[in-house]
Amino acid sequence: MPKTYNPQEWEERLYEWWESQGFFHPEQQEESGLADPNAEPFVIAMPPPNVTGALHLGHAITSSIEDMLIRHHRMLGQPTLWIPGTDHAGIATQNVVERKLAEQGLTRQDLGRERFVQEVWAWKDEYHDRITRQQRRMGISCDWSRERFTLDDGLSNAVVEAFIRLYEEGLIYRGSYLVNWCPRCGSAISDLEVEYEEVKGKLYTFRYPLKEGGYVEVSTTRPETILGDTALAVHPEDERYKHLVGKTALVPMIHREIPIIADEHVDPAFGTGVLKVTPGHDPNDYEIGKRHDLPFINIMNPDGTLNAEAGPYAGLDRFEARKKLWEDMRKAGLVVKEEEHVHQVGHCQRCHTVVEPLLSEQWWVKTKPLAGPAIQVVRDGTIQIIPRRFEKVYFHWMENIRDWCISRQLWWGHRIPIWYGPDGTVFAARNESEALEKAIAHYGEPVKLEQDPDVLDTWFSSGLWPFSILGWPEDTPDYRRFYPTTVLETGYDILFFWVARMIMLGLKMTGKEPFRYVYLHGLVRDEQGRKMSKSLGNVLDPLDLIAQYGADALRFTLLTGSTPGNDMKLSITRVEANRNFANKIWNAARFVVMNLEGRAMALAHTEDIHNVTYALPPSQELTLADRWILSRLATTRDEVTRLINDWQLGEAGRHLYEFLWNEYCDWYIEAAKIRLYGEDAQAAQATRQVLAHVLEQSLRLLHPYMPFVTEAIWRHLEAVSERGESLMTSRWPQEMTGLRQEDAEEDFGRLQEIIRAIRNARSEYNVAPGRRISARISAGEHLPVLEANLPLLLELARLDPAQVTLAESLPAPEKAVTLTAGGVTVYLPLAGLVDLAAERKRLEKELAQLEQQIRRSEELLSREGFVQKAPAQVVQRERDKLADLRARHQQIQERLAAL
RNA sequence: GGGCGGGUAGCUCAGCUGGUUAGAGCGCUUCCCUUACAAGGAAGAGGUCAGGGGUUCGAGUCCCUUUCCGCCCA
Repeated sequence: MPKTYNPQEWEERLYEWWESQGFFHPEQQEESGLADPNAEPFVIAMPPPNVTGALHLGHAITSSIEDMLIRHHRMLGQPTLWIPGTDHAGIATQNVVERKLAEQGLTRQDLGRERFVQEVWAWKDEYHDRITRQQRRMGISCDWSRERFTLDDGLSNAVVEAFIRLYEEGLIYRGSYLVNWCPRCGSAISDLEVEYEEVKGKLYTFRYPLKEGGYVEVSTTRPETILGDTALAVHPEDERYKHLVGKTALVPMIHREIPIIADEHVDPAFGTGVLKVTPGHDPNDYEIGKRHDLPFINIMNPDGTLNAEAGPYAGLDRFEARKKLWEDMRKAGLVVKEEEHVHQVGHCQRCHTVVEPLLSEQWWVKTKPLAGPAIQVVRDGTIQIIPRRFEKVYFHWMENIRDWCISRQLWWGHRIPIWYGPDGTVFAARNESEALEKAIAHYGEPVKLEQDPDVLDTWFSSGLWPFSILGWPEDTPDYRRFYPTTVLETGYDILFFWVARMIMLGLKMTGKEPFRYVYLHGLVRDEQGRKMSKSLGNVLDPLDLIAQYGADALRFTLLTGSTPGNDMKLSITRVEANRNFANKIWNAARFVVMNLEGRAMALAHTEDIHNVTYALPPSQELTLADRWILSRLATTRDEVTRLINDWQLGEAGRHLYEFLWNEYCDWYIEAAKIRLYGEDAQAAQATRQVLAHVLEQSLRLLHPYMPFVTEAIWRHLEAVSERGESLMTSRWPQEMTGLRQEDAEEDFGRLQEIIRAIRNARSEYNVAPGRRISARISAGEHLPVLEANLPLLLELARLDPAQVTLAESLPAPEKAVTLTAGGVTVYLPLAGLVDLAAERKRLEKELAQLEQQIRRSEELLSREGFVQKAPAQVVQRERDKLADLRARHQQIQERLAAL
């Protein structure tokens, strides 16, 4: 094995091998005996990335978490299915292709619908390939044979079926209402697709002429909408304006007569207290218009220019019209003032154009009847949202849900399955011939039908994703077997867009919840906490990071760097540290492999190709260090398993990091060297077995986090890899109750403490690292443990075997450093180095610290409530601690007295 | 305006049933190229857990409150 782990050398190769072996398919898992066909399958529907462009770190975190879960459950022996796919992403994709055309001076109209859609398909093919290549580089073990795209035939069928069913139930309707209109996209968008931002604008105050002469002052932030006013409104209780109610005003510049009305909605404190009412261009005014039966005037064209209703301003862009009208009003003496004014302005999520409320005929989903059951399944725990707090957000949104505008004036997407007869009769049908049949039935003769030109909101098709990808509405074997899915994992930013809609549509269409758990991760931000965006130029490309540090390092960083639902600032130094971690375990493995070379290793569980491992030596051959690391392995296995089950993926990963680095590498390998290089061949072999066993089991635990380096190492464990299938299809380690040994952890901990104390003293006295020193150890009751582990003590503390005295009780030497640690006293003569004055000072400092701790401990134990109310275990621990502190205190006091 | 999250070492973050002396990575100091690893090893410095109040035998952790930052909804 090379000295340094090189991810580049392994990652793509291993991925190809896994894929070619069919490990990602549940069928293979069952055939090979890994998965129990009767076990409940573990299923994830991958959130389909948009085919707009390259993947970013948000996708990388999705990949990391889902793959980790999938690998873990696969190892648990559940048939595991992860279905990948991509989303056609209607507006987003149409926009990028339009931008590309614009570079050649073309518009989509130049190409026509058919050719334009062809262009988008070409784009889709290119980016789809790019995206899936990137995902493979992340190492994701999804079932590519079941990959889907939202515009596939099967999924399109699902979309049509869902539409027709909802339509026939009256849950989809067509109607002309105020919608959010993006003049640039030329389409309606849903409420969710509007992003409100604070904008520094102006509040324009002007004189509204009254028919009978005179004026009333009115304020607005959008003067151009004056042209669409159909009333003025005041609050009914507003004494200032009571006399005006029922009078008539004249729209400035175009002199249309409009009534002055009273409405509770008017805020007397805002502006002048008189509200101009534009029902065709403002949601609140729309409501007022409906209440008072006002005319609805639409002054705007779909492209944001004004139409004939705007009289002299027709043809001008809305913002130009604003300026020109205001100037004209100024000339006419109607302007009172302009003030700076900060207000919320809606922008198109996809192109950031200012959105215009516009009257328009669109298709809608009646959401209230769908929301009820969707609330219920979360409330009763059928679906569990992780972290829990997002349930509140979900409920709030669901309980206040508004109808969903699902038609889009685009070309890229699922065409609405509606045909119109010559007289406008509507035929909803699964395809054109069915529509024709219906038309013939209606008219009694064949007629020419026109299909609705619009397409459906992308989220309508994504809302069907967990079941449409499994074959719904057909009753396919996959649908029967794998639906409902298990976990839906995604970013919290699309809780409403996607998750909520899947729950509503899933329940409605299939009668079942589409998944049992919703795991929401946070957003990945840059090191300063800013959202990554192209315009800021702070986007980190996952592929660059993988190329530099390896996929494992990136995955581990994303998995351990945050907790569910919390945003994460990605720091490169952390990725680097995790790259180092991969290298560290590679080197630990290198050490093990070198020591295994040419040795016949005893194996366990050879009858199961998914569970072959190194056998453990009989317990009488185990040293304290062996028993300790095995106990730590058992504990770590339990902790990691518990944490993963509790969705604390990051914490589980950190446990593995610490176990492998700080325990296995830093202590066990060092301890193992002693027996490995010793005289006793049997002892050396026992050590090899333990070394290899712990490594092999740890690799299994770490594999879901770092699949590549662990699999690469496993392949070097010849005895195991020759008989086993692969690490990725190895079984998750079982509980190892017999290996958990409190006393071993305690005794070894004692040794560690003693060794650390000696090392510390060496360092303080600047003893050369290689130099062997003498020591006198007064071990008390711990003498047997120290005697049994003397070689370890000698080696790790660099003591001189010829100059070490170990006894139950020893007198202190004249000149020596005194250490109290692990319940024993260690005297280091350190010939020539010990300055008695300095030593006295050091001991006095320690004494003071001990006294402080003793006081704290005594105070705690003397409190009435503590002994009575605290758990016995906690009290006992405190008493032991105090006894130890007092013993150390006494030893140091005696030593000081002797000096 | 309503809701949510966050404020822990110089920086980035853990710390999820309240219980040893509050942890990690990076950075910093000292020493070491010791046959797994310098992408490393050993030792160390560094924290009033945002402020205040409360509950409790015991609070970084639970409750109230103030403040600052961020997000979502209206």
